[in-house]
Amino acid sequence: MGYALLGLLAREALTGYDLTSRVRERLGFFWGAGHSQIYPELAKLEERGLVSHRPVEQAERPDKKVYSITASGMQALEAWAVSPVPERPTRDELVLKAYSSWVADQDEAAAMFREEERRHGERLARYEEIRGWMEREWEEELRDPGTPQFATYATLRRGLGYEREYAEWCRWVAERLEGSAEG
Amino acid sequence: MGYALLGLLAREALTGYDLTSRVRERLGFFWGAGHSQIYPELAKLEERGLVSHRPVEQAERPDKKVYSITASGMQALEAWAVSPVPERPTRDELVLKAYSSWVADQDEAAAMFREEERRHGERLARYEEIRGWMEREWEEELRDPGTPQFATYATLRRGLGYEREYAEWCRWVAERLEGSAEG
DNA sequence: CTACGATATGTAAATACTGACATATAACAC
DNA sequence: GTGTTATATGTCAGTATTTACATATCGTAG
Repeated sequence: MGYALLGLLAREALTGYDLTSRVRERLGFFWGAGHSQIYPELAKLEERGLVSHRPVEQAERPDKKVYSITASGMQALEAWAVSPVPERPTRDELVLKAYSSWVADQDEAAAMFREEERRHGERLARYEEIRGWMEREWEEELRDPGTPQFATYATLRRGLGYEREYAEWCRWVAERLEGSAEG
Repeated sequence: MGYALLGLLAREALTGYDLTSRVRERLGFFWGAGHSQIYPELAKLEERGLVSHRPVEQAERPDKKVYSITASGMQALEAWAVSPVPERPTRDELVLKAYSSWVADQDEAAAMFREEERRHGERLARYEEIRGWMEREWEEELRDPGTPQFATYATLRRGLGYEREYAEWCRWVAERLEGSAEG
């Protein structure tokens, strides 16, 4: 959905290139898209009048297009933000692997779950750092849920809870696979 | 991925119709696919020699095709089950909405999060019931991580933790949106 | 002087996925 | 009688997504 892009453009005007990095860094833990998806999506949003762009010439670099959200785009975002989310299953390949772990080599399976535990633990640590920074830096803004800072913090809290729970589950599975006799 | 289908067929031989309902019921909380995806996928798996089917004629119903996993399919499943999962972002529309919640009407946003809290709480209750049933019924098998019962139980535990965490997060967001003055 | 990474924007091909279209029978409820 | 649900299998169109191709400049590290 292009609403991810609108959500970023509602905060600041950005180029397609900037949007690509923002999606990777900021929305990374709950959304993803490459630039090959973003540029066509921007064109579509512009066709629908939800964003507009202004060309910026640069001396020693390729010219760029700075996109801004329009009033109509802001309205669309407001409406979308409170519309009920369609029930869609969470695709998770690791859980699918857990479902078939009984056919596999148990040591190898255990190693895979340990590796995932480590990965999610790492992310958790990174999020905890960001959280500390936000709580110090945005102390005032976080008291008001009408600020973009609060919204960012809310998504971070989701990431925090998600990674913590995920890492714990991986540990639980790995422990059991390790404790078994069969290799 | 067709590995979801292989994972189900590794447990028992099934028709495309059965697979469709199994995917909905059993894999529902971490995978999803309609029958329009399953029938072509079965054909592809058969082409690659990972499954085979046997036609079964029925008197008063349309004939059916019962699919079984082949030895080669079982090998592929074993290899896949311990191969590292590619890092792919978890797509979550509600978290995306939270990210843009600051532009929206706060009461409406709060109501949406309350509704989601209810939905995830409901699922959590359903999973808790299933968990109770499994722990009673499969007491012995759950001690051995080499059984399909253990694998099913492991995926259920993931669903349990996921829904509990999700519902709590929704409540946290809703509480803050409700506590604010602006409507 | 060569390779790589950051900046900057696109297209093309292939795969994956959703939703609608399409058909056929039997059982059961209203 | 009529409508719905369950059984049973498919296709098709459109959208979404990923991966690779394609180009161009500047700065920096080797």
